[in-house]
Amino acid sequence: RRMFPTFQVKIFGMDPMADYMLLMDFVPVDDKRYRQVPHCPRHGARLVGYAFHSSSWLVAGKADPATPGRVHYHPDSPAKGAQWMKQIVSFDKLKLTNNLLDDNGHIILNSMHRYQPRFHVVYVDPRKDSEKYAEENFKTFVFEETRFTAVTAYQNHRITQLKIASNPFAKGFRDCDPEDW
Amino acid sequence: RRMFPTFQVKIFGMDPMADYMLLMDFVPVDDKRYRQVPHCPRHGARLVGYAFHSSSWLVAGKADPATPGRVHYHPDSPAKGAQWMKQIVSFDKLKLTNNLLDDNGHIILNSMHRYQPRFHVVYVDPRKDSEKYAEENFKTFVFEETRFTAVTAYQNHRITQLKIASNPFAKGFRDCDPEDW
DNA sequence: CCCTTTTCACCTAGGTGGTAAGAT
DNA sequence: ATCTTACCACCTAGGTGAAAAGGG
Repeated sequence: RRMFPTFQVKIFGMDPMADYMLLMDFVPVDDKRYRQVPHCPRHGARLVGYAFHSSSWLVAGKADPATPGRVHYHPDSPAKGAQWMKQIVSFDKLKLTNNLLDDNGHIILNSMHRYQPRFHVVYVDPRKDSEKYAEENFKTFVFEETRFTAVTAYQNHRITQLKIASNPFAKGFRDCDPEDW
Repeated sequence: RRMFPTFQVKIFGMDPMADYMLLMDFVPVDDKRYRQVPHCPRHGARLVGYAFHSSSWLVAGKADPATPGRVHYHPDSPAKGAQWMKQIVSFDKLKLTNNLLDDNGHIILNSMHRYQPRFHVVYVDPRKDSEKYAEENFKTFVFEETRFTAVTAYQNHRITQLKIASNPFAKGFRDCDPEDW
């Protein structure tokens, strides 16, 4: 599925005439596996069907084996600096999956693990021996506030409500105008 | 609205590593305005509502003033020759309008006039004085079988049926499987 | 019990010709 | 009478969380 909200950046300082590739990848934040806070029927209220729990996570142990470290190129790549800078760049085609055998080129993540999205800008070096300069021709940006825990089902009702309120495709689940929210 | 069927080309012979722009424009086939064959209620059957007529056109006089000669760049432009050649190039984002004040960048045509679509390949010359070589850096292709008469409403029931049978978005108007057609 | 998978109703977004009304 | 415009039901295509079913 698509990552929501979408990762978006506003870019400054490129050479307007040069070509750049823009891409994203995801790295584990730590070496842990998480689990939800236990549902304790003896002390809690009786819950039917799927039960939402607290907003915190417990460490469940060591991380599962790392997934293939795939990369997502922004589909407009390559493009001139002027093109990238003239409006906000949106990674809305990026999709996440937990399927290790995925052959759609989606980003593969382990559920119940924490990830840090990273954004990379690669300068397309016109020189013939450009491979030699690979190390100096890219720059990586990390925004820590974009960290998240990958899940197959939401663990926190407030996250669900936030998604329903802000994602236009979830309008069918709203019970009031998101402007009033 | 979109042009249907879509103009599609398979390209050979480009320099795989060079950049090209692909674009289309539309030129008048002649200097005439057309009109449908008259509906003659005295000799024909009585027709209720909209009446379809013969499959031929009558010349109604001299062409209306030419519309702004807009151009449609394939949205993947510019791209490498290798990219353009590896699959059929489809101009499915191209849209036609009769609105002279259109500000969506659509191709403006006069209704009831005949047009010839043209396909242009422009080599992006990396030399600094590339403007000097503009004349030798493009090639135009004309397929006469793609000529058509622009209309605001279909004049020929067989054209309508062909569109309904072949355009997936018109599936709601089909009364049998297009495979059986 | 905890998590994952599958299916679904319900949306967004936009491409069809039909149809009735409008314009000349 | 002929052509154009505006709106519509009905599609394609695909993004939502809910809910039920499945797995360990």
